[in-house]
Amino acid sequence: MSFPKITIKDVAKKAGVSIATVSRYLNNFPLRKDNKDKVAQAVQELNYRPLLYARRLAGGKLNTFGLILPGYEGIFYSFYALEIIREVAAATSGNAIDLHLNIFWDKDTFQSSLADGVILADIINNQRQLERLVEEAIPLVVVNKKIEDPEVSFVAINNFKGAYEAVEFLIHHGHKQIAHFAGDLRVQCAQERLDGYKSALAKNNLEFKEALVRKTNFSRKETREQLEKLFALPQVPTAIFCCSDEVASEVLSFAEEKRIEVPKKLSLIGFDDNPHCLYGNLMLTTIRQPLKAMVQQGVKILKEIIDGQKTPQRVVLDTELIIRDTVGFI
Amino acid sequence: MSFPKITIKDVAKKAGVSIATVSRYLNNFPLRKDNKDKVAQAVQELNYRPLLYARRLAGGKLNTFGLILPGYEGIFYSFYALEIIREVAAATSGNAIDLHLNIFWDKDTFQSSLADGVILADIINNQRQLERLVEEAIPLVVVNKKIEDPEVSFVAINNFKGAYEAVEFLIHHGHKQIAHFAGDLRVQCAQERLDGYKSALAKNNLEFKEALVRKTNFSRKETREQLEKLFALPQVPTAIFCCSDEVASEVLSFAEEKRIEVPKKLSLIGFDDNPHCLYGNLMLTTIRQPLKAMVQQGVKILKEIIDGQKTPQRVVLDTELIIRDTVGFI
DNA sequence: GTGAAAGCGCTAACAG
DNA sequence: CTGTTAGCGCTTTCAC
Repeated sequence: MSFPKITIKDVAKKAGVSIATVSRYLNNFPLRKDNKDKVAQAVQELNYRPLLYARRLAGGKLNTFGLILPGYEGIFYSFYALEIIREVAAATSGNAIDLHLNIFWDKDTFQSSLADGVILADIINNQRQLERLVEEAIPLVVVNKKIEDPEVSFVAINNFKGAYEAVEFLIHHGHKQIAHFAGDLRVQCAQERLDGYKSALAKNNLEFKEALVRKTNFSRKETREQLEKLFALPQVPTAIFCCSDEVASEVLSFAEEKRIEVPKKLSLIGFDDNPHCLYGNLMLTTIRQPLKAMVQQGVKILKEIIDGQKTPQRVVLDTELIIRDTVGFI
Repeated sequence: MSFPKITIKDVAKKAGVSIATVSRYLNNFPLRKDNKDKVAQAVQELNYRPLLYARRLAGGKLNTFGLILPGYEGIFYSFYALEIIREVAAATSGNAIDLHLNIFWDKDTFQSSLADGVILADIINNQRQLERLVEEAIPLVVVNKKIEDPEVSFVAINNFKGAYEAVEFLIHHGHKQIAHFAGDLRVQCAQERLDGYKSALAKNNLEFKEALVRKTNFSRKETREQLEKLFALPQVPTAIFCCSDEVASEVLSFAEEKRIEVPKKLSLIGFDDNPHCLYGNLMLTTIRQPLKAMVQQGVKILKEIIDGQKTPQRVVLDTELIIRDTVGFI
């Protein structure tokens, strides 16, 4: 602000070279050793930092990625959102890349000119935004959602398979009355987990019962409400496959309150491998989803796209069943 | 990328006016109606969006705020961090301002040139960064921490008073053995809450006992560990004042498991008024901290600073005791 | 290897 | 009110 901001000119003058030479130094072009040293020293002494937007205007990079999160109600109540932000921040800062965060509430306010590329963390109600960005031909990668229509790169999780394995694991322990606490079904991963649940039942000739599927929207509160209803039913399930560890964790508290023994009377599998949920005397059996790997891959792909490698890549990562304390034979 | 990006020139040509007129239109300067309409239409048809960095270079604004979060271990496990991000995002997007997110891990990587101003959410280990930004004279405001030394604007919470009131509330209910589950004491708010606790005890002639103060670092896991230890003591407290609702919530589960009746045998006060912790049959009595108001004020102040009003403002907001189910007489 | 100079897209005087 | 023009700070030809 109105500060005598030092520019590339000042550095050039101080080092006794042209601004072009300084620019080359900044961009790691080969320089004669003595010049290089002089410039380095001048930069140091003046504590010079190039203005990124000027650089960008002249054809350089901003070294900034955009991160767009769909701001649907609930995303902020999730382990997931922060995890994504953290991992993206970690993955980018390791590459000296800054992050431009944009939350899609209802209007598309993302300024693509402020980023070299964009990471979209799931697409919930911002499909049109995605299309706009594709149209603008800005490098982008979608994370945590498989996208069919615009042909874009994405890195997603095989939620279906993860859920399938979880439920089959329960079945192999002799369970026949298996409930599913589902998430917000407008979110792809929640839908896929439900599908995996259904599919595992079908493959194992178990009847699908509507009453055993409960919508929690990933929230503890709604989980609690559903628990009260579910356990008021004549026939109570012997196992519950939950859409998230937080939901499973709430089931665990409920069970402890009601003195329902886990895993003797009730088996439980979560989803996420959320470290917050690892407390108490029982460790949750769960499906680990490789969020970190997903984000890292996404960032890597985005960098490749920006650097000119343009084939859209579609990656689906597998989950892993983590066996701990909450599943037993019946 | 390498797309025939449309510029202000294209718009000018299409509208049959000069680029200056287009610029004026974009910046809401008075224009003759017919010209205004022509430009508006051209902008519309070409789907033109100005390049923010070019605008900025020419003296305009980026309409972007920086948000710096100190990346100490634990910040990502907190309700707090997401709440701050969400509120900042909400407060800025309401003003058509974008957010440049930077997490301070160990190096100062924040590019001040990519923002018109900066919001620093607490200062944990980035005091030097704060000093650098002050030196660069970039508009900034610190949120959730009272800063003495560089004379900067801040908006903070009166944690001391909040804690004091909580503990006094317990004392007025007849409690004499009051424990405190403290947070990470390197964080100012945790220290202030501890101080408030101590002060309330002292003012009411109650002895301060080291053994009744337990460090949880705001984590459920450590809370659980401390609970085991605390309740193994010969004399058990009749009330616990917790540094956060999450910690209090964990105490609640513990109590339910151990069949310690709340609030009959154990009274409990949290801190935050965290909606995630409102489930189960008991509603937590807590200290509400106005995070939203804090962030909104911070954004407002930052805007004023950017617009030239330069007196540093120091604001401390009061908390509010929310009386619900978890405190009883003894 | 290096310097001079053009120009990225926009805003802000300055005349008219 | 509007058009002309001079930069903003940087990268990138193009000569040397």
